[in-house]
Amino acid sequence: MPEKFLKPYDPAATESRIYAAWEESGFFNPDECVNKGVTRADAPAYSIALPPPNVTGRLHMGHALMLAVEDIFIRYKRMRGFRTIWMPGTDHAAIATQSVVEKQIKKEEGKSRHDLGREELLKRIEAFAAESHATIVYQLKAMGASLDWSREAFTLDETRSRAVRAVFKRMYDAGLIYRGNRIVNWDPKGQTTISDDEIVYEERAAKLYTFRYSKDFPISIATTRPETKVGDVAVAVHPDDSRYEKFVGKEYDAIFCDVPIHIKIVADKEVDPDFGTGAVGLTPAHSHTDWDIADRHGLSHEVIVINEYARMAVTGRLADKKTVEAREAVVKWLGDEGLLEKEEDITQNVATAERTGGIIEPLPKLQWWVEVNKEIPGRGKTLKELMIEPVRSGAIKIIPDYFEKTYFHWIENLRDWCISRQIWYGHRIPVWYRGEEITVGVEPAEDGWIQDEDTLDTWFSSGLWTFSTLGWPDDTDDYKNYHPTDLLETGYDILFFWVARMILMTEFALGDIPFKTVYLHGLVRDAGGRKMSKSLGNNLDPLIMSEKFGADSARMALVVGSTPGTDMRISEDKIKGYKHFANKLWNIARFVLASASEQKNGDRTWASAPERAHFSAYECERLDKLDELTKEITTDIDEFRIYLAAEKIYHYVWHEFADKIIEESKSTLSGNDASARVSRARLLLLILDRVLRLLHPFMPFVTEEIYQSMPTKDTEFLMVAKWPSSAE
RNA sequence: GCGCUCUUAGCUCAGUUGGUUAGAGCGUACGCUUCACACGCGUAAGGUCGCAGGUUCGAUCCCUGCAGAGCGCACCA
Repeated sequence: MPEKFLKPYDPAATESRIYAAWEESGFFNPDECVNKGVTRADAPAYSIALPPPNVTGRLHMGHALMLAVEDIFIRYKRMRGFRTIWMPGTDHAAIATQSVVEKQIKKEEGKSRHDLGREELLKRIEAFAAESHATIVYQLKAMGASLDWSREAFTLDETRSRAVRAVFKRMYDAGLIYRGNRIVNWDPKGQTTISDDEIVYEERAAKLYTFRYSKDFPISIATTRPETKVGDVAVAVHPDDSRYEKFVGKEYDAIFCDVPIHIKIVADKEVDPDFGTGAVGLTPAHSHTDWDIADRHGLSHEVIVINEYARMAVTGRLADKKTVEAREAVVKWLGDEGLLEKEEDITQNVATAERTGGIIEPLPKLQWWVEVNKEIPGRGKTLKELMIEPVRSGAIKIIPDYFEKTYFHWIENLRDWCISRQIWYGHRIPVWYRGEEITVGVEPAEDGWIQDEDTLDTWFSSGLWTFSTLGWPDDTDDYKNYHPTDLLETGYDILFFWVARMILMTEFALGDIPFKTVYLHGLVRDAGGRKMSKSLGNNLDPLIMSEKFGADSARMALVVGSTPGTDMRISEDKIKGYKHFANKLWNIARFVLASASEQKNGDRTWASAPERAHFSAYECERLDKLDELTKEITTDIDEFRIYLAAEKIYHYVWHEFADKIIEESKSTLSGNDASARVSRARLLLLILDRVLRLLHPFMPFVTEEIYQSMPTKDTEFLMVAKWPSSAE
């Protein structure tokens, strides 16, 4: 027995050494596995694209969970003989990354992005991204992730950029990408548009003001944003509202807070007669619903009263005031003029930008859009339909399945996707202008063309991830071998952001699914059930956890009993518990290996699997039970119940193998019957060997370290050893 | 408004197509330096499976209603 077993298991001293050895072996790469004969060249493929972490800093516990789950499937499939590939990469994360760096520069140097200029800012962001990237790669390795580093990708690198340009061009040519002047979600803080999904609604206290535009205006209206009323072009009422019937169609002029306005009364069924006065002042340029109503009645969108800095773009007393100040000024004016009728406290959902926290200011802007309700030429279907079909048909299976309903519900409400952003970090929109001419896809060779200033929504490039990582649009072997991918594993919180976009993009570009199964894990919360966040200071750093207790322990703590789609709680104590388990296994190995070497008697073949006939009835029964467990665990993993599989193997190791089988074997092992002693030692060795294999996907390091000392060792590494089957 | 989920031991959660005494981890109490392991071993306490009906020979599991908690989407003038 090697001396290392005389001391307690020390993950810190073991894990980095083991990972380096795995990396050195080349077995993370399926091609190498085939070359070295551990995988058959004609074996079926199994692929996962790692959800690329944002290059905004460090990995958190949610990432650790993601890595644990994916590595379990990858290691399991690899052991089962599949040509297994797990593609690593990172995401440039456009707005997220740029806003982190901008904040940093503002804080340290007091400069804005415009002080630096496009080129300099990009340099700074790239330096930051490179630093984050190095940290992230280090963390991925520390968690034991068996990623194929030879295939690492970045959403903004050359190959991925070509994929982006190719898909953009195809969508443009198909008429699905258009440039349109429409109302957008403008983030005044980030100085960019954002998509509907990047909005977070926050509940806030607000005041609802009831007033008239002027003394002789016949209808009172209610609003929480009086400052926008200088941009009103109409008042809408419900068509069946008898109170206002007689005014519909009439037009009025007024001077509202120094601004001349012209108001038409229209009837529209969108209006709720029971809210406020039942009459709505329409501000088409600064409200999504007003914009739509204005469309239906041929009203102007042109009256813009708020600018990109959330200041008033009018003359008079409101000129250049911030919207909040303007609101006070308007309310004061209304009071002075005797027009204010009521002031009520209400709670309101305020739209804020997910990344910057800025309050969204709806504005009309010329932007690029993906049209989701238009029939695709030659396909006879819309993008929406392309998103629904593979999930409805079962070609893509979502786990847990109830998220399919959420998915469909979201798609039903989906509107056109605004894909242009007024930031600098990201894929520049592949469109060039020269006067009235437009070129899309590739930069024209002649002089005089100017590229669009904007960049693409980061989800446009991550939507291509399953195939852009495989070298598409080139006709690569990887693409042919590994697409569609088998599993997409991610948190349910980005089902819409990412999973839906991947289905959209892949169905459009390839006419195929991006993945067969979507496994959605829950959110990782602290011991008190709170979301982990910097401001609360309740973050558990996965790197610190794995240094303290071992990556194996962190992985087990994250996986055992955590069902897909359900949030989980994690604490240091829980992780510590599995460190104890790793040590328990270590001591089991110590005992078994010591017994084995005592009984060995110079027979070199004794450790190989012997016939059942050589075992006692008791021993055969133990082997039968182990076969049963093997079968159960195999089925559980195949059916995505890894939380159960992990718990079962844990329970078996501690409470069956250690507590019962080893305890019950002690008298035999120290008894006088030599052949019984040998038989029992072999049994223990066989069980340990089996347990190491079954546990390896979950706790790769400690199992590999023990395996290296096993007389039953039949491959260079446990990571490419054969998964046990009960049929043997 | 539309939709989804959850409610099981003090805490956190499992419970694999309804079937004999409902499980785990942590925690608690008591006892063990027993020659693999104190990162351990042994023993014990602890649940009318949210409530009310229904289906069934039989329900924690299926159906309906109610109550409480959480979440998504839309709206919020």
